Amino acid sequence: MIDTVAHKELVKERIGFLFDQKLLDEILSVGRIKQLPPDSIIMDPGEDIHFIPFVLEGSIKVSRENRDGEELLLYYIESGDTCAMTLQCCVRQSRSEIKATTLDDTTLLMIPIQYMEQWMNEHQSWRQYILESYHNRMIELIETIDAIAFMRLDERLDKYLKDQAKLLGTLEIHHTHQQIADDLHSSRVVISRLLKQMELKGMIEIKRNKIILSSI
DNA sequence: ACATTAAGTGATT
DNA sequence: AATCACTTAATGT
Repeated sequence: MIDTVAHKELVKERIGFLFDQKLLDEILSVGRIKQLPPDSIIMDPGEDIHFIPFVLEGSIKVSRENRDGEELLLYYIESGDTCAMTLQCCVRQSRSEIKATTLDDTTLLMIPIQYMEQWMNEHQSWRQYILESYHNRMIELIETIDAIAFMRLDERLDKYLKDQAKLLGTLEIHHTHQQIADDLHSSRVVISRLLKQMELKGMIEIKRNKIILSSI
């Protein structure tokens, strides 16, 4: 149950326009608000899923992980959106296939999964929203596949930095070279060298734990 | 001052 | 483009 006025307002502001009043009331009565600091793990592969998270504020990074703990960034989820992977998992009563981490300070709306199916049948606005969300995720996934298959690593790195900057609304990226390498599934040495080249071209400025873009 | 962690570099595959 | 082995630089205790 969402009881504070501020939280109710936040939900209405971010996702309220998507649904009819009746559904919105239900969301407000069964949902929970969860606030998380940056780099919190929301979901890990193999975990049981009990809630569907909707991003109200902040953003989430969704990545695939192999059994050695190596990662590959799949896509980001921004305000007003949800994770199709999670939806699919809960319908099939399966476990998480992916890892989800917060990118910055994030506020989530958590909906217990038992309402999913019911709302799919009862509310066309819900059905539409879920399908739309699937679609968006699919497009982003294809974009990521394209990048992996067709772009050189230096182009991918450039895109990565710009995406990150857009998402967080700042030109300063607070990541180590190692973290970037993990996201792109490359190695730290390679990333360091590519960044060095970008710095020589005047595209970025390298500081410890920080990269400053000169433009988006 | 010392240890730890991030970043830089040359050589090799 | 990845990995190794090593150096240098920055930061915390």
